[in-house]
Amino acid sequence: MGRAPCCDKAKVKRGPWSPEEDAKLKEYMAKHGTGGNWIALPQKAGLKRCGKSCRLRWLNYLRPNIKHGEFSDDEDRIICSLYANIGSRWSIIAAQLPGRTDNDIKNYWNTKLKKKLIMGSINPDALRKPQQAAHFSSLLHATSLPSSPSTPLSSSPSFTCSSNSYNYTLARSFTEPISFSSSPLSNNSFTTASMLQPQETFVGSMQNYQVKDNLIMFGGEASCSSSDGSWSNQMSHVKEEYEHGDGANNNTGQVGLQNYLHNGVEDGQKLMFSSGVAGHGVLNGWTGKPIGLWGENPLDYSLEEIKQLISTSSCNNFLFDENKTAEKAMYY
DNA sequence: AACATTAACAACCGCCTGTGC
DNA sequence: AGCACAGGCGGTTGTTAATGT
Repeated sequence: MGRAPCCDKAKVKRGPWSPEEDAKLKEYMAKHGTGGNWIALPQKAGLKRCGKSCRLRWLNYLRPNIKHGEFSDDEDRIICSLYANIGSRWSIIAAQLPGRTDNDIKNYWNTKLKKKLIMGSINPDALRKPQQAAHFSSLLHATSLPSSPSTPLSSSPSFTCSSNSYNYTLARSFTEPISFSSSPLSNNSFTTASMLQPQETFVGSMQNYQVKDNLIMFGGEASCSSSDGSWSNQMSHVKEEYEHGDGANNNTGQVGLQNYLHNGVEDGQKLMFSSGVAGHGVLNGWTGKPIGLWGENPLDYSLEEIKQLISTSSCNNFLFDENKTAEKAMYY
């Protein structure tokens, strides 16, 4: 016996939404919000629709600040880059594209972007790291991050990026992965000062880290723009570390999180730092488990590799694919 | 003009997960 | 601990408009 349906399909309307239904839902949402219960909403709003259908209509179409229409080249690049890194996790990808919904991106990928890539109408150079990223990469390698005397890193960090996202992969056994700032200027924030030159200090909001699957996301507006805000409900062990941390220290949260980063990162878990809105030239960084001995070579997915990914659709998340890693390491 | 095909995207489906009891 | 439920998510299907034959 299967799961009971969420509503009586004989009694609910299906198919495209009429302008009248849209107006009703909009009006109800403006006045009452979801009230924390989508299932009960249609009845209250006077709609003969399934609650799930209302939720979808709202999130994908009626919600304010939804961006419709053509995707920009920057958005293309972000989608390609993220797809190459994390696969078809559309909600995560959508979180990096303010105003876009996961459904929108998924449709765009399936109908246009995939073809664009295969047809070669996307400039391969667009998927490679830009000059700024190269500079950032060199800073990472030049600074003391990997050279903590107490615990050597098990491998060199790797680095990759698209036009405005930076993927930085650290070894597991680091002792100074991130320098948490104790300055009053950076209340509730952290910096990666040990990685960057002062003028490039990377500050992220400590209030905005979010946990999902094997990803821990820190960041500003971009990471808060998930199509439905669901991540905000998914704070777990990291949040706890942040909130309780080391009681003897004023910078409780920072120390707690630092401890977590030192000790608690599990296999396959990655950290994502975002300091602003994707698509506006901001800095994102990924840290996580070692994925190989890259040395000074960037882990950078080329057009050909993304094409290959598309053609082998079973390969959904090749960032974590050890074989792929080894293959690349050998290649470099 | 009529029909077939393709593209685009809205909507649905069913599984999974988190939460409250 | 176990269950039920609501909501989230990704895959898939349905619908419509545009284009080709």
